[in-house]
Amino acid sequence: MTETRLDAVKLDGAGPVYDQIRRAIRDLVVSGEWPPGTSVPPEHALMEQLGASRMTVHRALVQLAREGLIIRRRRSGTVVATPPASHAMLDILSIPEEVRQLGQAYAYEVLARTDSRPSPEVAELFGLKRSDKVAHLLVLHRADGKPHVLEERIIHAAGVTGLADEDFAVTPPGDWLLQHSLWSQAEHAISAVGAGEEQAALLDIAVGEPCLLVERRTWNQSQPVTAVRLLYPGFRHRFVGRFGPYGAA
Amino acid sequence: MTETRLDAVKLDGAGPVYDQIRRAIRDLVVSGEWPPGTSVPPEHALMEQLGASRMTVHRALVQLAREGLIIRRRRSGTVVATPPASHAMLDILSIPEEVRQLGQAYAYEVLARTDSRPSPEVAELFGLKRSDKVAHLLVLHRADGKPHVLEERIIHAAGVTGLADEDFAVTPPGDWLLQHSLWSQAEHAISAVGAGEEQAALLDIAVGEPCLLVERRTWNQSQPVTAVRLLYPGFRHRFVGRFGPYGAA
DNA sequence: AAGTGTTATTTGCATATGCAAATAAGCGCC
DNA sequence: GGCGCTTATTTGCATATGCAAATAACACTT
Repeated sequence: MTETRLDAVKLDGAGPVYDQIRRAIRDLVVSGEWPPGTSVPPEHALMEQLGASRMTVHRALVQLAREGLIIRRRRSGTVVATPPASHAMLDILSIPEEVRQLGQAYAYEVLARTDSRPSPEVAELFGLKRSDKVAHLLVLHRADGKPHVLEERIIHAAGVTGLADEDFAVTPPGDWLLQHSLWSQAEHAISAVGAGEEQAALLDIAVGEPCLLVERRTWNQSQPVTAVRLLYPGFRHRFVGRFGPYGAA
Repeated sequence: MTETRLDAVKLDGAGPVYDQIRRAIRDLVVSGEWPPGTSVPPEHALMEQLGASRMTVHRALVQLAREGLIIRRRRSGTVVATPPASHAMLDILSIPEEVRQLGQAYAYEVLARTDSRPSPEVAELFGLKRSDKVAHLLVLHRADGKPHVLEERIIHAAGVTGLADEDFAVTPPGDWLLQHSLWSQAEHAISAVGAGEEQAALLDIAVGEPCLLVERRTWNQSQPVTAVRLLYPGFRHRFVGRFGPYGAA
């Protein structure tokens, strides 16, 4: 789709040529300089511009394709791939999808939203300055009408565009962010906690009921983007994964 | 180390040659026919035996090496790799290691062991016949003296050798199994539950205290090997993982 | 025995060449 | 316009060749 400036691909002279090419292109992709959909120059052009043989360029591109960064098709050429939505077993990025895959009807409601400065705890947790603007959200997701998961989210306004104008009436924040922000790093933690009073009321469970707590923080180039705490009633929830000794299946 | 019979490598004629070679060797490795340490024939030999060019053989081997199935070194040749112990964030296979990485002293005790037939529930859970022999184990792992995790394990006697003679006095069952059994598939699930009466007593927590429950089942070529339930007191536990949009970091 | 240098084996990398397969784009024809 | 044919572009695959780098094995010296 988009054009690419050929001279953006620069080798650094370190290590094998094919790997230099691979890294150079990978960096352009992960840095966002070549966003998804960007068309990568054909092997021919790269070959000339880089002074390498086609097979060498080919090798780099084939490897990037195997890693999922680019998609190659004969005659159409090579384009930057849109990152796969989901990854490992815990990489549940879209709650609507998660619910629908269980064969249940999905719904959600935004219970509260405040746009302000971060509280000291939030700033601490997330490495923010007190002067940064953040949005605070409390969202309840429902499956077949019943409370499914309680989402508490902080969004760093500087990391995304159009946050102020979005009211999350049609798209829950998690899904909206996938489309309106970039991320390069994420971290999540899983633990078990008892439901607090307020939480129990919202989730329609007993106080102290064991819940699975998933906390995820996301950055883009070391800039905080969002942090979220997902509280799942434990008794009706499990995260399942399958794998083999040589990798996920 | 071990010799390899060259004629074990057989192509199936489906798809690109380099991929046939890759799959052929991969199958030999994952099936256990070429156990870790086995030396893979040099490119030269494979090239002759398969009637392919060296570069084609090379391509297959390089890819297998990248996937971690084999290890290649100049002059020494290529050997089958020993599978990496740990994989994704949840793939905590060795509890001793897990504890030591937290900088705490590790200890464990086998609280109970019974060798018998599976109960109906166990047979169900694990797809066993009532006539199969299984060992039942209850193990408490401690970190710095304090209860760390409660392990309840079932081992299918047919899947491992030397089970009857092992008393798990020096090595906890999880680690022992890593050395005495093969596995090709695993599945695990995470959920949150409240501690039962017995469990709470053993873990030295209150009844109903939220705990993280990790259940893992392991097979070898669709033969059950072991199933384990790990109960972690939730408040002092979190599983953490880091990753990027294009894979784990 | 211990170090020292040499050689042979094996993998790693890059290139050039040729053909095959997929398919987007263009063309001509109704 | 829509349909079918041809063509040009781009990637996919396999081969042959040559050299470089690492290093195990061996021979040699002290």
